[in-house]
Amino acid sequence: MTPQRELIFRSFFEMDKHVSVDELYEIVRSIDRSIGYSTVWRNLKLICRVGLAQEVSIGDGITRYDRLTRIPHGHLFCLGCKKVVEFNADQIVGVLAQTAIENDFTNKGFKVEVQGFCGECRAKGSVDSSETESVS
Amino acid sequence: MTPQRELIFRSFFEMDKHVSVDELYEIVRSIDRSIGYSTVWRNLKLICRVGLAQEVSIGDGITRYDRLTRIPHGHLFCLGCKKVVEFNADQIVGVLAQTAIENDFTNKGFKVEVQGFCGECRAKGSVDSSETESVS
DNA sequence: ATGGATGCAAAGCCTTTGCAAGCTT
DNA sequence: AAGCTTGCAAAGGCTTTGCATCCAT
Repeated sequence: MTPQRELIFRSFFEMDKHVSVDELYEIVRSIDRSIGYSTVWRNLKLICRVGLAQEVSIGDGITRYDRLTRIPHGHLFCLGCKKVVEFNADQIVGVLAQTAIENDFTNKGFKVEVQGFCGECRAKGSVDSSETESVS
Repeated sequence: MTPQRELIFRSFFEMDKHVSVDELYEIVRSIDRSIGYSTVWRNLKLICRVGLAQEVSIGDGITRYDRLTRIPHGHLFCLGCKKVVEFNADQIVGVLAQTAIENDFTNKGFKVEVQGFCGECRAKGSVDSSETESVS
């Protein structure tokens, strides 16, 4: 356990949002100027490998890291301000577990994401009405 | 409507799996040797823009395109062979719609994905037991 | 003729990796 | 001392874009 690692871990687990490597890099950088980008990247990967976080991609090419709690949750993703709101997914987990069994899959994890626009963005009018509704 | 576009569209909608740009490129290439990579890419983007498909990222850095049907579905993603099995998500959609409303979000689309190992991969023993279970 | 579509090649960008140097234990 | 961890820099690999050319209307 090096001081860099400790700083990265502490910073990551104090976040209340999903950070990208860049974001976390900037954060730890503001505390320890000498820390390297790859160190942040590698430690984030490490955290995932040991099961404390999970990579999430929302399609903008940037990988973000979602700290895993023991509480199953899904994500409401605002297409306007990119804000992510988590919601309890207890109800859905049951359905998914059942589905996995029916298809002879083991369930090692899941992702539930709803894309849309939050109230603020709708109020600000930053809603691209050309957005089409989609079901996946 | 150019012949290239027609070929790309036709090929894409005939697929029964999620293709990446490369995959579709190879497919149309086997029919029309002169077609360009960017043309495939741009047309796939176009299909998404008009709401007939959706980009999906499973975290391997490759963007795949999921043809949208009017039937809401989720994906069972095998971590072993990368196979994707779709399942009906009717039950879940209701819960998600409700959740969106509760959080003052408009629902413009969703993604439901379960990661695990399919029966075949478990039989073949290609299951990395170090995989940790995760909830998102 | 004319604006959009295509191909090729080059940029972009984020993610990974190679390596020598520096810590931990 | 021995092995893992860091930093820096370079390499990768997929996604985008610039542009001149071509084609559909």
